[in-house]
Amino acid sequence: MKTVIGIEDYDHGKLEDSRVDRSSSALSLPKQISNPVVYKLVRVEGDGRLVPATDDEVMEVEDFLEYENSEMRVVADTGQSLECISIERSSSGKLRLECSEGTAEADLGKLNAKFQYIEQMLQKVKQEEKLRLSSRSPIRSHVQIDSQCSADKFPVINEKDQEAPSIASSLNYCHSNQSGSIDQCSRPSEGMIESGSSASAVYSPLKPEFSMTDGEICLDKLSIKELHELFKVTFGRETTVKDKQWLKRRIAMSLTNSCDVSATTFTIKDSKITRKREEECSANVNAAAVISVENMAGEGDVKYVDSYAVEGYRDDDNQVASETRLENHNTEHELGDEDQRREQRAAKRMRKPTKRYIEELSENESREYNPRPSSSIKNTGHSHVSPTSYIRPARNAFPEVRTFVTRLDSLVGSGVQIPRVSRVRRSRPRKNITSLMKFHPTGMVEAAKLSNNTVSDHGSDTDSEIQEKVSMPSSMPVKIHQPSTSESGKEKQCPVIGTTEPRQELRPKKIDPPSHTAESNMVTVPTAKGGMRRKHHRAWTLAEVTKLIEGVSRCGPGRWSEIKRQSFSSYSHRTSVDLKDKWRNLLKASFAHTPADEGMNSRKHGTAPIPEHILVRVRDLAVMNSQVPPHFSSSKLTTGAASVHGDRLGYL
DNA sequence: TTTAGGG
DNA sequence: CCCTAAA
Repeated sequence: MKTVIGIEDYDHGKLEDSRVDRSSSALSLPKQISNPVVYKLVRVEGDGRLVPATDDEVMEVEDFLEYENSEMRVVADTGQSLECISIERSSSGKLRLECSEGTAEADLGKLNAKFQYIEQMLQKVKQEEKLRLSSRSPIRSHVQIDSQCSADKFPVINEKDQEAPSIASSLNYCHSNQSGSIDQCSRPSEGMIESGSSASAVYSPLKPEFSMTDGEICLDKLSIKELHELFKVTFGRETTVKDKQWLKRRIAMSLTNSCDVSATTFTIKDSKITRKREEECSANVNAAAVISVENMAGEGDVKYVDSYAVEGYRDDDNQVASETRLENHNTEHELGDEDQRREQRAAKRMRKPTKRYIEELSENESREYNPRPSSSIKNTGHSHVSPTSYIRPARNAFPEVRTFVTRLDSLVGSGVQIPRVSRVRRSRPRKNITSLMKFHPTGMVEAAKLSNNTVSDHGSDTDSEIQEKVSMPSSMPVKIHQPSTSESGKEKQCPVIGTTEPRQELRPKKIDPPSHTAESNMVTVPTAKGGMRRKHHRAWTLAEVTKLIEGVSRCGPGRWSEIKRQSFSSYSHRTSVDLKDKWRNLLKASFAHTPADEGMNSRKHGTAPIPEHILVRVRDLAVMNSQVPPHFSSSKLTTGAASVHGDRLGYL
């Protein structure tokens, strides 16, 4: 079956073009998902193979499943790709998994394997669960994870609710395209509800059912070895990590689809997930997903849903996070036994993933394109469930410059879109027009002219990256059928989310001094690499030059950063390098310039010449510091020619 | 990051 | 002004 995991990237609402692109790509999804999912029980061998379950095993599980009172929900084919897996935590503090999908009988690939394994796990803890049931408290917590827009779909799910073999828990991966104006993948025309209603509201109808059910997977109960196995099944690779906590977290995250988590309006505090208020949800444009948790009892807490993602979320998005935190606080009051505190402490300790872990994530990511044969045995198009992604919430000072935290890659053929670790380029930002122009209206036009394609593609660097990645599957061993829909080519994946790294200050942070009309002076010049680079030209004002000279006389030439700090701290532009450059020019000018040239130069350039006294001063300083411009001996004629780019010697 | 230089 | 190599 085709599993579509939609990852929302929050708030790209303003990037209209991108939305368009993405939405179009999203269109291809609906058709693929039209058949109910059928789960088959399998046993997962140690080596990762899937072995059909025996009748006995099935019986056993069925028993369990029934016990769990779980159900399979089938989503009508509304044209919306939707898949929901919700994770619920009952009072006993364990995870229940349930999978409801509205997809065809395609292959679940990894996802399937995961669930299957989960079922096994469920069995393992079955006994224990029963015991727990007898004494469990009526109070329970409820966790739901889904994407913001997915909320829209819940109603549908309910309507179409049917009994089907199901997995006994409610793991809700709500993959859906995003909804609402922010939505990148979906669009109104698809007939989906765009209300952006809060997930909790939608979900509420389901609550009664779930709340009373039990049967969760308790990762705590698993041994390291088991965790490893689970990890393996979940991520399709081995892990050598011995850290049990980490393993559990990874797995839990995977199950809860941390991508969604990070992108949501909820926040997790001390291993508690707190739901954001509905108002907040709908109002929060940045969050594309919502995890709602109703923590009604002290007993039920969500332990492993905690994730880096959340952490990152908090780190990066102060606004939302803080808001939520308050609420958390409230919730927190109701919970409060020793146990929890212990857990909280534990959670705190493992907050920040170590580098090693992060690297592992990346490693895993890269491997996804080389799925292991074993995992594809029973599936036509094996799809790897992405490892939990480490999401970095986007938050930018400037609305125009946003960071796309999530990334949605799809494996061609499998139709599976998976959340990915955001790849933040560590090196210099790419300099393609698109990215550079993107946020600069002035340049935009030019950029558009120069490269229509690129612009329309608009995903920015990352998108292109995705494109590259996705197109390469041609080299993959497995035959891939590209479910092409209306559109070809770019439809491959919902270029939805990309990670655009924060741009290095492409915008002045503050208003320039009155005399500058900076933006209007922006010019783009072609680059050797075919790229474009922006050339800002801000004429130096006499005042600036004076300050510069002062600074040089004070600190001496060469201490540009110091001078910058002292005299140009108020000028956001004018970097120390700029100072250095200017000084260089002043120097040249001061030596090359001859009073006799004044008249000529004025006419020639139409700019005010630098007052002689300034030049004299510069010259003096230069002499003092033994600075002699390279060719001060050259004739006056060289003056103009020698001038460096935007800065004519001797002129402001 | 900051400097120094080339372009 | 941009870009880089060095430090």
